Amino acid sequence: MSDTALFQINTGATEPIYRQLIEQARRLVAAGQLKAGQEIPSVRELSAALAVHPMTISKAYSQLEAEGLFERRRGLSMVVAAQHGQAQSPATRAELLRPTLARAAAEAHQLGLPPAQALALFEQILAESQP
Amino acid sequence: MSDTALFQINTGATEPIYRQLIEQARRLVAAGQLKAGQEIPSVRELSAALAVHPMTISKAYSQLEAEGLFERRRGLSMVVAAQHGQAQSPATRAELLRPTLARAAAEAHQLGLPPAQALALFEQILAESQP
Amino acid sequence: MSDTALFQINTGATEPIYRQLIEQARRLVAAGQLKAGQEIPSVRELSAALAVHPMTISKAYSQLEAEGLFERRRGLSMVVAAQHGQAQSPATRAELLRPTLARAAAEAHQLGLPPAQALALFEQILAESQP
Amino acid sequence: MSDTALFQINTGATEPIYRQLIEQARRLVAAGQLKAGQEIPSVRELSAALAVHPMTISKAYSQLEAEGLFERRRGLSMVVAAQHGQAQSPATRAELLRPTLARAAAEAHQLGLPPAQALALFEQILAESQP
DNA sequence: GTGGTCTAGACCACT
DNA sequence: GTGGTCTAGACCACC
Repeated sequence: MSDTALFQINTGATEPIYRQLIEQARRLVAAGQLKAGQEIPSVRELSAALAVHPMTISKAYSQLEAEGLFERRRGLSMVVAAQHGQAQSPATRAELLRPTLARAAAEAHQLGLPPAQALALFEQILAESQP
Repeated sequence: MSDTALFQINTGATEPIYRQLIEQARRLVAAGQLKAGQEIPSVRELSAALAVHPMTISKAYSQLEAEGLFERRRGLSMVVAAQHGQAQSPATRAELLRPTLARAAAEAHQLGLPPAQALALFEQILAESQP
Repeated sequence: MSDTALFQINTGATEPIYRQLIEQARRLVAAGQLKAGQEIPSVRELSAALAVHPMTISKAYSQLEAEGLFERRRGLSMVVAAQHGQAQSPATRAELLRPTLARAAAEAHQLGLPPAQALALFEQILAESQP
Repeated sequence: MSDTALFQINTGATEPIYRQLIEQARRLVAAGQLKAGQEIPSVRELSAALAVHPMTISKAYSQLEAEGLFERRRGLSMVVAAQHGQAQSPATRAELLRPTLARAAAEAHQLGLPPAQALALFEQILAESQP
């Protein structure tokens, strides 16, 4: 059995579930929390754990397989790929964070908030969510 | 003629155009860049400026009218509502930025990035987008 | 000068202003409150009294003229037509009320309200609005 | 398959189709004819049954979802919401009938019809439409 | 199968 | 000129 707790979804969000899963998987692999060769939860397991339709899980896994992050093994559960599934350097991981922060910066600008204030708010939120 | 330049859309994004417009309008009003009583660009104007179908603009405007931010005037352009269309305090505006920053914080955590590094990246992005 | 107070509009309603005016005029003539040959308020007068665009008034008057209820006199204000502008019998006037009551009956049925209750509510509303 | 017969539209009326559907849905839910958790006809089903464009149906459903009466389930039919979709007491349902009756009362007054006559006409119409 | 989004374009209603 | 409504039809996303 694999650790289903690594994946969490928000059914209320507008973002589709399968995409939430894909992006989470990319980050977990980049951070080294999912290591090359490691088994990932089976479609059934994760489907039960998240109360999500199996086909939704399967769609996410298929796309991750297509981009080379996961590998399918006949008759066995999928594993993190050896080639593309390597933990990345901090600098590379930071790049994965850039799009969301760029969006936040654009919103701050439209809200007329000075950069210092936006930065202070981010610091506060990071501190809150840390422990 | 109203200032159509206030509104910008990203056709590549997954977020629907009409929703981009809605959220931009909320921020522009909160920041006081769209003032109570001010005329907003007509559906046809904005449609032409953004190269988007008029109905897409209309859908955004209708929803903003439903939430009380815009007011319809029969046969005339819509205006920012007097009641709900007031500029907000910096603290209130900062709250509108919170959801995106909270998402960024969650992603940073999943990427295993230390808060200091996430903060530094945000500072850099804010500086880049400023001028 | 004519009696502008006979006409009242509700700008908040979804029903267009010009149609509100037309239907009010029909009822006032049918009830004999506007008599054949009587002058009606000029477009300018009524426009000022109701704070409505003159063209809106004019549109209502033109349609009433087209259906023969009003007559235009060159250079003078319009008057209630001699032919079609006659007060009607109570039975005929009641017919003008039928569409709205039929709608109310349909709504009562969809709401699952027994006829007796709908009738009692109507009686109460009539009493309230009488004085 | 859901019961499309609950919804009926009048294409001749000036009231837009999507609004007719919205108001019917509110009444059906208030009357308990549409119960919390119950599936409503799919957009395509109702579109075919009423010979109306799917987008018109969709517009009504979206607005009902926005006011909390319907709930969307990703990829599945919409259902009546558990919270706001409760049947209402007769007194509350009667309140939904009040606006139309108030309009009828105002028209009766303008027609110079005595309340007793208006009431008698309503009673007759209710009896006609009952069976 | 479900609903969502967008386009193209017509027609109407209002001022 | 303004916005509103509807149709026809395409494509997408989700389950």
